[in-house]
Amino acid sequence: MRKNFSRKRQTIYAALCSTRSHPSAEMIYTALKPENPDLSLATVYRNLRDFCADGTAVSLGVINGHERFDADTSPHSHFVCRGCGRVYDIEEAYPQQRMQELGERYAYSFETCEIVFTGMCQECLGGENKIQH
Amino acid sequence: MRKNFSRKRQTIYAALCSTRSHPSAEMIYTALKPENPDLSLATVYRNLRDFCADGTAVSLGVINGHERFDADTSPHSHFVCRGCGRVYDIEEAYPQQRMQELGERYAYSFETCEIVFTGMCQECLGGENKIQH
DNA sequence: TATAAAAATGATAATTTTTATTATTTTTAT
DNA sequence: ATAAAAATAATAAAAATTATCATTTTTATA
Repeated sequence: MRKNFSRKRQTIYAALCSTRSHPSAEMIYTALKPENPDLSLATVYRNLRDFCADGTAVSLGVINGHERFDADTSPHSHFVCRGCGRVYDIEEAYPQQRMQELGERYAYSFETCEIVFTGMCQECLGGENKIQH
Repeated sequence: MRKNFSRKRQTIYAALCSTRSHPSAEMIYTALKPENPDLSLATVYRNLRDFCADGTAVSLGVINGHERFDADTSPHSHFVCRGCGRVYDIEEAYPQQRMQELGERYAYSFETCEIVFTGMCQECLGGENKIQH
């Protein structure tokens, strides 16, 4: 794991670790701002980028217009609900062996694989599809 | 397939069909502009969005800051080269049966699945890693 | 074919997300 | 304690996409 230097960086990393909501920069900023009035949005963006650059966290890419992040770097997939917009973990990753086969078939070097499912989550299937960002 | 109403829409759709580069709106605009000087970038954006809305095309999501599109709506995956940025087709989709199993396990309604691999393509592995957007 | 209504477009302004800049503050090393 | 290095806050700037609206094109119909 990364050496967390500054106080702010630790706070941001802790916030990312504390949730499974795969937050965006703004979601983290909004969550932390009340207790950290001297936090800047740019600092959140910068640290999230740094986390991804050194492998401390991963980016799920842009989902509904916002880049989403995950402190869980273990191999797993994601589900985006088109009802509420939430991003859920799916405990299944692309089979490593099959990726190796693809590498041979295409003569590319396959490094990462990100699987994103979409659909409706249990809650939204239930009834009231309250939009939530 | 969609009824292509206007001349411009047909031109944009033909351009999207003519390539396997999974172009962005700007790539299509740049390709068409010389022979269609009266084409507007906004029209390209609007039509691509319409194509995705009615299933004529699919969006691959934002890749390196640009939303990329594909006229091939059949189930397959994609490979993004981190050397040149090109997006390649991978002729393999997520097994339908496994998606059904996931649906039962999570009690979500799984509708779509997009798999994006990253790595280095054959050409970039070869030697000169000329950046290409 | 002529023509009126509807739809689509071009040009550009506006919006939105993310990044860059820079003076200041915090942290680290001594 | 203090100087150098690193990180931050505030905000300007950049970049991609969407909205607006007057004009043009297309469609439907007489």
